[in-house]
Amino acid sequence: MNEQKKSITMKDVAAEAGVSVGTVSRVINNEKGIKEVTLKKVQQAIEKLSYVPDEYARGLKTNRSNIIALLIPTIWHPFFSEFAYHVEKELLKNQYKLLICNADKDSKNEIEYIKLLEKNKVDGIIGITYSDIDKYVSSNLPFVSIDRHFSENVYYVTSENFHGGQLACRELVKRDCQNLAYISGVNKHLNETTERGRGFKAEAKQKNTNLYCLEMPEPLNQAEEQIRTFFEKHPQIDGIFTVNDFMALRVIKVLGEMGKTPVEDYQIIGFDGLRPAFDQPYLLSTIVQQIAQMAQAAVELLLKLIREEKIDQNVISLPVHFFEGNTTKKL
Amino acid sequence: MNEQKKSITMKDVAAEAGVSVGTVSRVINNEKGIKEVTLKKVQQAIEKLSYVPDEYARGLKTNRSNIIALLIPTIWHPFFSEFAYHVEKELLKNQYKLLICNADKDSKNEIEYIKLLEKNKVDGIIGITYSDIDKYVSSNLPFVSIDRHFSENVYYVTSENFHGGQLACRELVKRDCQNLAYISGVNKHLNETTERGRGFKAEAKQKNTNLYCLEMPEPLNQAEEQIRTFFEKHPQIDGIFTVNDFMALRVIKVLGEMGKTPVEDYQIIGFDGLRPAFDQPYLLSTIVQQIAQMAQAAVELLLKLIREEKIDQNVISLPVHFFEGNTTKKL
DNA sequence: CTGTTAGCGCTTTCAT
DNA sequence: ATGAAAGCGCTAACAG
Repeated sequence: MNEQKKSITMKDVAAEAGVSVGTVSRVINNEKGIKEVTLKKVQQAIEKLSYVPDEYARGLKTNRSNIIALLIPTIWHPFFSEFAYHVEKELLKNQYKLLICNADKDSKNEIEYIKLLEKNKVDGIIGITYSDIDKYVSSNLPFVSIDRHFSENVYYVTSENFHGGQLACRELVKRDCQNLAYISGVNKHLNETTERGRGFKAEAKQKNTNLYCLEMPEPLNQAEEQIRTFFEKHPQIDGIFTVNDFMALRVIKVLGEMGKTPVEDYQIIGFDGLRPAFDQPYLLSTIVQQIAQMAQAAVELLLKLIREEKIDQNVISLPVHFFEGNTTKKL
Repeated sequence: MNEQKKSITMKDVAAEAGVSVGTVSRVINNEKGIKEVTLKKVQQAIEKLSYVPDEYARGLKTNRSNIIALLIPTIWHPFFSEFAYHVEKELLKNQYKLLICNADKDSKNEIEYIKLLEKNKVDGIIGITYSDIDKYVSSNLPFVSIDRHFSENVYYVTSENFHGGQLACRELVKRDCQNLAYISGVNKHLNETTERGRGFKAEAKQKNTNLYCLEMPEPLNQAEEQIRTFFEKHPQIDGIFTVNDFMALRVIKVLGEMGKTPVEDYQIIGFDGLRPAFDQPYLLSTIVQQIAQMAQAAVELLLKLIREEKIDQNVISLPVHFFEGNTTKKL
């Protein structure tokens, strides 16, 4: 039943090629300074025996696994799955593999995971986390954070959130909106998304428009109810910016129930640039984050940390842009 | 700069506790038959030194990594990300971790990945793949397939796709549709999704309704164009079933451009039960696959394979149900 | 340029 | 119930 195929080791290859294990090891590791003819012999032996090096033995010596972990609230969300997609692509190019860790909103989970990861020796962590795990990331594992600023000397990648907020405001005003609204959930832990609102408000002030804000503490409860009440109180609102795309969809739904249609009755801009899958369009008019580039930057940063290379900037902030979808007037 | 914190080994713990490494090992592995007092001593030493066992050394001996790989076309798709989400949850309960492998439509990629995984000794693979990799999965790595039937003795998990097709037909007929359409893309490699169409057609025949089919070879090109032409040719169609939810969205879009509105002018049912994120609603009326249960079944099956436990059925087919969304009449 | 060899940290006999 | 010791397969330092 069980093939029990006694696995081929370096010793077997060495014997087959008539060289020593040291030489085989050198070939495996692409070291240079190996005579052409021995190289050939070894490669042939490897081929013939279809030898594959044992990663555990290797890891035991080198203390590297070539695995990095992505610590996210949940992979079941288009932002994170798109991000993960690109991270995996980028890692693969560098011979690294990707471990997915759903922290699931529960910061206890995150901490558990970080411990687990230390124990299991992943080579580094990319973490998108909205809770308080500062003390733990100060571990000696290379760590790159997304969208969240931890203690001073942590490396992180984010978008130009403040500018995104400004942009949203400008686009609405450009489309003749005079009574603006900003709608968001508010996490008790400060994070980069707050900047979106700050940018929007700042720009609204400068543009001298009316501004109404609905900022609901998270976890949200009866958000629909709150949104409805808000719009009943301020029926004059004609331009809306939300902290993210899903919030925008919620608002559109509530307003739909109130008999209002986007563009016709109001305009709305989301944030994130979510697409349900790689071949799907954006959900609505939105401020697009360059998720692929964020992933790329995060991986690059992390690999530099792992390789202990010099890093010139520990914060990378990527530009965003406006996408004109079907919830704002065409210009 | 570098903390160089020389890592704690079993030896250190043994010394601290005044026992031998063998004993420490036994404690780590929860072996029984250890004197209460020594157990305490060791546990305290572990605690005090915050010792964590080295997984490489362990793997070297035991040949297990407690990592399993999920081989999917892309994580950036709500079906796969939901599936992955549940797989991860299930694995975590069993102390396993999840490696994500995007094969990206390219079956060469898949094969590369499988080789990589053998080399890196994951303990098993769960694979959702729509290409021809039969020969490779016959490797001696425990493998569970989703939605695709490989060689005879492969283990796989799927939904009752045929029945789902029947169900869709019944629901449309129940809602007074007389002129049905089935719309799908067709992959050159047969897979379980074909059953959806077969079920639908079979039921349509039995119900004696008119049936029009649009089956477009994949990869799709100018699908919108084809769909439009199809409906121009058959304007009488009033009930549509598509092979999946995204195809339904496409159809709705095209029909929208032709001035037709769901429910009002036609009814449409998708397949999959996609939700963009865990707290989002279904996209439309659809035949819902129980993704969580599929993930659970797949993990259970795989763990049994890994543990070489007896398996009574190598095919698990899970029930589906109809969700009444806003693209069919309310009953 | 290549061979030899000492461990890496753990599990697992075999003794006791 | 515990200790002693032999490797698991590899890398890297040293020798030649």
